[in-house]
Parts: sequence; structure tokens; C-alpha cells
Amino acid sequence: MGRAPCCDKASVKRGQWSPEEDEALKTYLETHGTGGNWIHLPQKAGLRRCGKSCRLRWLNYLRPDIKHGGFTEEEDNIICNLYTQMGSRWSYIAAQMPGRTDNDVKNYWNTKLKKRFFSKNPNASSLTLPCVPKLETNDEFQTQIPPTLMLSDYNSGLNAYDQSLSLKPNPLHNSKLTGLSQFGASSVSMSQDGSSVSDSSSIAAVENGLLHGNSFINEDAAGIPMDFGFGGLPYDVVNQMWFGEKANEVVHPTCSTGLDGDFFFC
DNA sequence: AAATAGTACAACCGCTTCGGC
DNA sequence: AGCCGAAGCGGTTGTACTATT
Repeated sequence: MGRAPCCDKASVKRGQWSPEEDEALKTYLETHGTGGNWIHLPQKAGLRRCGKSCRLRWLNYLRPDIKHGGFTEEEDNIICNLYTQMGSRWSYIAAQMPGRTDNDVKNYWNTKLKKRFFSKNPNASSLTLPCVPKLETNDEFQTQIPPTLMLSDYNSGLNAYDQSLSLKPNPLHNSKLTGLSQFGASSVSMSQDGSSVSDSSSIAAVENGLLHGNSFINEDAAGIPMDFGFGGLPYDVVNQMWFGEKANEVVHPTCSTGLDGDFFFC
């Protein structure tokens, strides 16, 4: 038995939106807002569309603050940097670029940026990406971003990475720190087929200040930092360095932007 | 000019999470 | 505490457009 469909597919229109439909949706939303319910919105707006479809159309295309058009070099670098740090958290990456949507960023990465990135960083294909623990807001998390991991070169409001911030959990998020074992072991391949950990609470993790450079750090009850980092590499908080599999191997976490703006791994 | 291949982007699908009851 | 509906999210697919042969 499959999942019940969100709407009656036989009675709703699918495919490309017409200008008339766009106008109807836009007019309705500008007048009434969503009313907190997308499911019943199409009916009220006189549209024969699924509520989900309306929501997506609005969020990805019709919203007045959407920036259409090509990505700048600066935006390219932000995407590459954030992708290497947190994987395909498109909604979060998009949130760092005003006017860009997760769909936009995702499409742009999949069609253009990924090829460019891997042609410049052939070794990157073997990299693993961080998997993100769920967090419990009761835990007294507090961490600082190591200076070597700063992205403040960008003027795009990467506030979450502000070195000077000492971030506390956001009480609005009520996620739990569960399933820790999976995070140290699992990884996300940077190939097209690579899937991400489908867990939106990772965004809360970042908002809660747990992004620790390429890693996500939780401090357990005893105050011992736990690392869920880049491919499971432990992070040396004191020296702000990453350790490779060999004890004497040190991996520097910083990803940099070259003089010509091209992204590369150091 | 027509056919084919490649690219870009919009839209859909289904799983997970959240919040109200 | 558990259920259920709705929203959020990321992966995938569909399609229009452009370039190449």
C-alpha cells in the first residue's frame, strides 16, 4: 500500500504554469497571503493546481524578492565552499544568498558548477562530506568557528560562520541528539549519485552554531567535544587542524579562493 | 533546413519533520 | 504518547531551448 497522494491528480493541472495562473496565484497571495494553508489555497485562488505545486511556484519563481539570472563568481564560491562543508543542504546554502532559492542553487550546481568544480579539483570526487547529528536543545552547546575556517572574505552575510560569534542553541528548534553512531561512519560522496542525509534538522544544527568548520561539533555532558566531521576526521580544536587517518597526518581544513576567483582545495 | 545532442531550468515525487489535537 | 495533516526538503524527471552536425 503506497502513500496517499496529496491531491487528486486527475483533477489538478500539471506541468508548466501559464502567465494567467501565475498572475492568479500572485494576486491571491499578495492580497490574502497563504492563510497558513497551501493545500486549500488553490481552490480559494481559483486554480486547478496542487497546493504543493502552488507553494513551489511561489517560492521558486513568483516571489518578488527572487533574483533571476546568472550567478556571480562570488556566489559560485559560496556554493562550492558551503557544499564542501555541508553537502547538499541546498536550502541552507540558498539562505546565504539573498534572492536565490534552493532549487536554483541545486540546479545550478548540478548543471554547471559541479562540472567546473570537479574539473579543477579532480581529487575532490573521493572526498566525503559531513553528516549532521541531530541536536538536543537542552544541551549546552557553545562553540566557536576556528579562524582558519572563516568565510568572511565573502560579503554575503555568512553570519553563521562569523568567527566572533559564540552561538547558543535556538530554543525554537527542538531536535534531539540521536543516532550518533551513524554520523561518524557514514559519508556522502560528491558524485551526482551521492545522496545526502535527508534531515532538515541539520539546518537547525548550523543555526544552533554547531557548524565547526568542515565539521559539526557536539559537546557531550562531560564537555568532551565530539566530532562528526569531514569524513570522520577528528578536528584538533587547540591547533585548529584536521587529522588524517594516520596519526601524524594533518589536514588543513580551509578551502580557499584563488586570486582568479577559482575554487580549489588547499 | 532538419535531425540530433546537449544544456538549463521548472516542476514533480516521495520521504522526513513538525506541530496540533 | 501516538496519530495525522501540512510543510519542508532534496533527488529526480520532464521539457523547452540552443548548439552542432
